[in-house]
Amino acid sequence: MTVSKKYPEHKNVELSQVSTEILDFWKKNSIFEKSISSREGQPSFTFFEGPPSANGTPGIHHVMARTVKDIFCRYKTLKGFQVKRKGGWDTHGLPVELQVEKELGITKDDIGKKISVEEYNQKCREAVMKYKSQWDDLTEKMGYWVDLEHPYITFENDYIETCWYLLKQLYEKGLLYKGYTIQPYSPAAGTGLSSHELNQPGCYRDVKDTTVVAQFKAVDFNSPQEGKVYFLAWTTTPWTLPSNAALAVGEKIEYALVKTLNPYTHQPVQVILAKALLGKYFQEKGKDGDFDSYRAGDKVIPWTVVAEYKGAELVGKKYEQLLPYVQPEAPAFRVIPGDFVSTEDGTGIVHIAPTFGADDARVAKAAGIPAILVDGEPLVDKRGRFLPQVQDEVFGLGGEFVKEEYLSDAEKAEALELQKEKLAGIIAKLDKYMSVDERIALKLKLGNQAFKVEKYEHSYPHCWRTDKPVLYYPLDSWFIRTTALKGRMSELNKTINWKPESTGTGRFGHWLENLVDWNLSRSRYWGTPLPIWRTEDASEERCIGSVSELKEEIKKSLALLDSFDLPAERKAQAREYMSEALKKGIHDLHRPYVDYIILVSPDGKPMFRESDLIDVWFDSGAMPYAQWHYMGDSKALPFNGGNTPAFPADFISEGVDQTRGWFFTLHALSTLLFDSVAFKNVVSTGLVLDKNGVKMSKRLGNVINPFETIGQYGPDATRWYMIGNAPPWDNLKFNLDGVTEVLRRFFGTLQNTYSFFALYANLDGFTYAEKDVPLEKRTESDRWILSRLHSLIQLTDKAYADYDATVAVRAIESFVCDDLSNWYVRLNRKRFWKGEYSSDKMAAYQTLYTCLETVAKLASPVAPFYTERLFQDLNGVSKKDRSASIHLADMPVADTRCIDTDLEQRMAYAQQLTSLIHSLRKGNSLRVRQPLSKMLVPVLNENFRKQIAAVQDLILSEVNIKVLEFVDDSSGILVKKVKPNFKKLGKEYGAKLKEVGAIIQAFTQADILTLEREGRFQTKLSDGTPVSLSPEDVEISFEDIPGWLVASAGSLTVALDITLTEELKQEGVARDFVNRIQNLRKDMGLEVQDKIELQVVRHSESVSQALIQHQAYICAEVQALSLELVNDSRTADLIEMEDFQLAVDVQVIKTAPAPGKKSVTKKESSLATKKSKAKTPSKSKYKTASSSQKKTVKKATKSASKAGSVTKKKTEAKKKTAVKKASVAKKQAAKPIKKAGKKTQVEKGKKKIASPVKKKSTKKVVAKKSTTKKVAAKKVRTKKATTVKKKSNTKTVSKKAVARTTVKKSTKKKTAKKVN
RNA sequence: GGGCUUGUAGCUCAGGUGGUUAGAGCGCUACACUGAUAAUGUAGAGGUCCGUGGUUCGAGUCCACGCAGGCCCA
Repeated sequence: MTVSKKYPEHKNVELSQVSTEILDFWKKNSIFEKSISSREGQPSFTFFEGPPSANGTPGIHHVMARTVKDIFCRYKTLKGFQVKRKGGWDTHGLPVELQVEKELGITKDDIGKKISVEEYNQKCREAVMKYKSQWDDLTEKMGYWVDLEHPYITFENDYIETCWYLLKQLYEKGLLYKGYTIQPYSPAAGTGLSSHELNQPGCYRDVKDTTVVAQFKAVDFNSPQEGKVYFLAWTTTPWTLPSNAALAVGEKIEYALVKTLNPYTHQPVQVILAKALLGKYFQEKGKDGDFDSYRAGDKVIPWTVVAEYKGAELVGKKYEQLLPYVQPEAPAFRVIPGDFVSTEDGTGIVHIAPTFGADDARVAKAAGIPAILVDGEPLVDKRGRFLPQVQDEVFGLGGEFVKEEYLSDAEKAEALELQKEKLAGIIAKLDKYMSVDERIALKLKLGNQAFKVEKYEHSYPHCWRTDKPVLYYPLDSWFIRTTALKGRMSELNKTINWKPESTGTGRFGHWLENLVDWNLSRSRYWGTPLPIWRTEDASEERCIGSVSELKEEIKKSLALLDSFDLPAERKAQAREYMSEALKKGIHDLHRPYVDYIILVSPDGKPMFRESDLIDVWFDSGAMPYAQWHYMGDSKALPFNGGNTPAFPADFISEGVDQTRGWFFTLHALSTLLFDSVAFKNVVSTGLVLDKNGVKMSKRLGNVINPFETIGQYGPDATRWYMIGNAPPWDNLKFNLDGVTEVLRRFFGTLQNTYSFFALYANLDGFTYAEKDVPLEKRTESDRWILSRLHSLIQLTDKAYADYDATVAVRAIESFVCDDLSNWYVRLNRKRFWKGEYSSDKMAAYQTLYTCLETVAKLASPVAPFYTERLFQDLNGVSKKDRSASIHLADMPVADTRCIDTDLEQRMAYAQQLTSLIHSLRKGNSLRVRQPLSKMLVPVLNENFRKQIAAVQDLILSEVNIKVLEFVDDSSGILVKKVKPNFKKLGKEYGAKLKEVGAIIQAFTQADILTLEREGRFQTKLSDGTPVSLSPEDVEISFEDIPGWLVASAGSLTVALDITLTEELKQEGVARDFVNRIQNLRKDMGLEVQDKIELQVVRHSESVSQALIQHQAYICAEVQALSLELVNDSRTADLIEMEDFQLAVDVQVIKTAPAPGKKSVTKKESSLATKKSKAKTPSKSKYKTASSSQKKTVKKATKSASKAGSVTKKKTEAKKKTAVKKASVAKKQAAKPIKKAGKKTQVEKGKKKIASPVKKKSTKKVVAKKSTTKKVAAKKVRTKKATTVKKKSNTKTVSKKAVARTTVKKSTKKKTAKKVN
């Protein structure tokens, strides 16, 4: 940035523009690179970037996630760490494939047919980076610092090679195995279906199935009543009942044991089912009915509840196998807990067939229940037929299709003949094929094993290719045995600092406790291939861990290739590819190439690659190692070129939806491979919803475009809003109004404060060249704001260190708005613009400078752009910090010597007292301009008195009161009251507190005095318990003081003397007068240095007195060379005072800086130039780019249309002449006007703006508008505008624009009335 | 159905370890200030702290059971 001795004074600040400029600055000066290189040799802070996928466009939630990442990396940099952050791209996986399929208009089946795998994967490779430029653009624009030049990309060979390396490590540890999992499977098509395929429209169809509520006979069930006990379980797939191995109950669900009769066999039974579902199976009429009188066939079956159990009590109960065709290999047939059990339908007890349900398999495994298998195979084969072992003498089953739909009509007819024969003894005339389900149901009915059989319509998935029902079926897959280290993962998880904690202990912790093995297999094309080669009989296999290892194996295999018993074509393909690979290297580890490779087993048999790809989540979980192409080497951990291992990460952050995604895969792999956590601190961010709390979706059209938002409001405001509004782990209701508010409130205030500083610092030539004014020589308020500042440093540093940026942001915001701007600057304004360049003034500049610069640094992690600008603006002049950028600087360090809690306390008193007095004044219609003589502050102790005394000047000037007096007991006018200190007394007296409280409340003044003087008050409770109270046991405050206006807040009380002496009144008049003249000057468009002469037409004696008395004061304030009382004036303006009017003639004196004037004048004149510069029409404060543009445009057109061809180069002199003329041209005779009567405040307020002067000024407005834009703009923001707006009742969005348009009219109207 | 999470003013949010008058910003109403000025300040109105029970002298805060929203599973 340019070297200058002046602080830049920005006419208008648009954050979006600032950000582009700063971006440019960073680029030109390689600031990001320097932020890393300049920390060489420092301790490193390791950050892992979770790779996004660039096949979709980035959304506003990505801004959120990346802001969080960025903040802490920047913060740690400021704290002196070296923070390398490598960007990355997630490139594999189903979404990419689906997108390509859609674009090409093909399906998975077409791959390898209509399009070669080679071509297909090429398409995927192209598609996956489709939006990379958009992502890079967003990254840059939002100010997310990450290395985009050298990102890791998961499809690159090196990356895949590391994945292979890791897989081999797992393989060698015995943690990689082939097993089965229950998946949707289409027997008709002979293929498994992905969940995506099942979600195709039309897959789920309503079908009517035979369902059975089966009776499972309990073993050794201790019922309070005699008789057999059965568990009732419902199934819509009776064909799975021979595979039943367990029953699942919900542990929290309540169950009932019911005595009743089986509806089919009428045998007495006791059945167990969920209490909530009793009504579904039993009629109310039969409740506690008479069992003896029941006869077979009676409609109402008697029943009675014998006992009740919680699900947990039933767990472990045993029962007899329902259909004992095949025996389990280990003990089974127990009741087990099932987290998925509900009481929505069925019986609240779920039949578990571990081979045919995913839940079933899971809970069975967890409970140690074996599956029912024959030689390791499920009871139904891959074509959908029962194994021969499932053979029933009467009902058949063995070798039959379990679903009717799998049979052709001819097959059904054939089967019917057989059934007629076999079922002759049961069904006389069978005329229709009976499905497997129906026959099983029938068998159970007859055997007293079914409680209810019915047709039931429900939705069931069908294969989209064959239209036949899908079965859930065990299919082969490769797994990582995560369960082996489940305990260790939980243990390590406890050492991770989770933000928020609940995500770690709750969501993630519970998930780890219920972990199942990680299914790695995916039958797709675009992804990391599983590097395992197997012989066809699966007897031998080899896991490949690197490219070089693969090459070695290829060499061996090439030698033996000819001997393999394989088609010549296949061998030729293998030979060609493998020889090529040896010669030129392996160019691509993806399919189809890896599949060309045939390896040889130690026994000399050919081995083929297992066709699976691995889960993309493995890719991202491998990122800590693969991003550096870690291959074990000689190092135990991956390094990133530095001296310390780049593992584990100190910090990561992603959306909470990654809990079971990236967070898990990172954690699992690091635990399995390195027995370590992968990250020490993690912030899981919440969702970004629209402003109504609805998820953003393209369909609803409530999506926020991040580019537009950043472009319009700037990245800083967007980031600040996102972090400050709510903690990032809560969901964020993203409301653009909130961003506007941040813009205005925080950035606007900060910029205003800087502008204020720059304006005067430039005039005084303050460059911070002088030595620091020692703390003890600074004013009370200087030391106060510095104390607050250092408290702020402490707080923000702690918050950042704790990964809680929200706390930091809120504290900074409150400091800037409340402490710095609204209190410090407001109180100290005059120190900046009055007087010589003294040590006191220097102290003020230094203090304000320090605050601004420190705040910039503290806020820089969150708002990197604007704070850079602020830093450059300040530091460009002072050169106090040698860093070239704020992001290369050091985090401010709190100096505890600056922190003075007493001082902070008394300033708080000052603020409270001020507020109380304002409130009193307001309540009594005493404007602040009216000085008052005295205020009283009751004091309890010497310390309090000292505290207040230290800030009393400040209070007095703030509230315009002459004297502050303390009152204590000796004054005799104080009446005290006491309140029990419940917190303290509660601990001591507990239940007796009420009585003690009553005693205290009944204290007399004498009692209070006793307590205060003797430090103790003794009494007894009604039950004789002695009570000894100390002053700390009560809180003392004051009653109202008779004859005074009193207000209090907490223990603070203040009394106000509102008697107005003639003297005070006159001073009030003088101040009012100054105020009116200042307004007039402004209306006339005078600059600060313009001098005037005043002639006031005599009013009452007291007014004349007031003006004469305070003549010096008035003249100084309003830049008047003279103030003269005259008897009459033909050219005077009428001004509205509080309750009367004055006629005043204002003569403007030409402003050539008079020779011999003292330097102050000179300065003031240059100040005025500054000011006038600042008042150019586009003096927009913080506004959105568009709104400010709009406004500027609007103004321009407006003034252009009115101004015609008049250029804005009209001279100041001309302008003033215009004023003068208007003033002279005024024909109003000046006459003191008697007040018409008592006016209300409101009237007064309105009146004030309606003086004839305004009429003139209105004319002037027109005149000026035709001359310059500048004046027009100035005009527009006079008090009138606001007041008229209010009056016109244009509510809410009427905005100033509307008000402005009404200004002229209503003023005129008002004026006219007045004049008449 | 389960796990986690949220519920405080019209809106967005604060409210260590329980303490008797529940706060802020925005918005609204009114007023003030007028050399930071399209800025700012002050005041006012606005609360069943989601509900019901419980523990306690005392519950927005602790416990239980619900209700409603969200996320992730099933």
